[in-house]
Amino acid sequence: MSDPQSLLSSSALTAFRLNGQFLNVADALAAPAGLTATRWQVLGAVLHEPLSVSDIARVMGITRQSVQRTADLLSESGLVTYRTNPVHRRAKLVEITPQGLEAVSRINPQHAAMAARLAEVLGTRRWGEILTGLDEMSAALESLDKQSD
Amino acid sequence: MSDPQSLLSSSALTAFRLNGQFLNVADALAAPAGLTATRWQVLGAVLHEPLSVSDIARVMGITRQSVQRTADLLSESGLVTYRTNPVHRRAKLVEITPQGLEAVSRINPQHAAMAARLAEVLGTRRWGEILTGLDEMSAALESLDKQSD
DNA sequence: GCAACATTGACAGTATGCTGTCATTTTGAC
DNA sequence: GTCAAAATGACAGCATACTGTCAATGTTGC
Repeated sequence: MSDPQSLLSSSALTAFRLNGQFLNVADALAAPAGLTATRWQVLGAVLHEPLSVSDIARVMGITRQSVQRTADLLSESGLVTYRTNPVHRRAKLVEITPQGLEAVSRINPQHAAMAARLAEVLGTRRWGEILTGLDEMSAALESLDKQSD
Repeated sequence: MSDPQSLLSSSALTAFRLNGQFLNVADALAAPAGLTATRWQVLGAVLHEPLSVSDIARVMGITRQSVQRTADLLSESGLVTYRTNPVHRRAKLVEITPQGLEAVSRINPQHAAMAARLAEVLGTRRWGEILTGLDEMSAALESLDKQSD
């Protein structure tokens, strides 16, 4: 069962499953702060510096249309504001507000606690190795994508 | 950057990204056969034996409602049929049809080719190690989930 | 400078996941 | 056997991703 075709199928199925599991974890952590996993992720992207919607999309690896929707919702809730961009009139900057910062900081303790529990199961060292593997696989997929341009 | 909290954030973000990448690959492979990634996956689940919608959901790790919708669409296209279940009057069995089998077999060559390309980049041995890591991480998340019941 | 090209935001439509609820059917405890 | 609990299917509603298209704005080659 270690022929490439089986490896590809198993890798994809496990990646799909991991996605669901991490989404559940993130939603569970973000919910008490009135956030969803996606909104938390977008807030995290602009935590240290304002970015345009398209910038955020590139960082997250999803389409700018999806980010736009989330950013609009965050803006309605007052967790981010749109700021005029000095170098690009059309591409406004998404900036986190004090309320946005407060929401993120409310999540942090639970986030740390969950991380500690997972570290206990996997071991920090092993966890780091696994993460390296995830990155390798993502880079490999990326390289195949570029190749087909 | 190898404290548990950073590891959790990075792992989640990479898992989200991997999910998107594998989805793209699967969609690209399935599209020429007139399928989407999800429909291909459901067909794969009933390739060797008919299963009920709830069975398929458990195998895929998603809700039965999502599978139901996909199965209904596959049924409309004639790629699966619902068969009466001798041991459960309500839970009909999803059975792949000859057209369904044909669609899956149209994908196989491209699937094998993509797997070979990825194996070239990662190496079969390393790929196997990474997959083991993915499974470990998924099992760890699963164990935390059970723990909180 | 200007024309072609790329990027961005806005809008519309679709796919797939989720939750919640209800009626039906099956299972299991007694 | 009976009745409560669990599983299942059906339906409705929502969140988040995708694609495609258009107009406005920036960028670049000449």
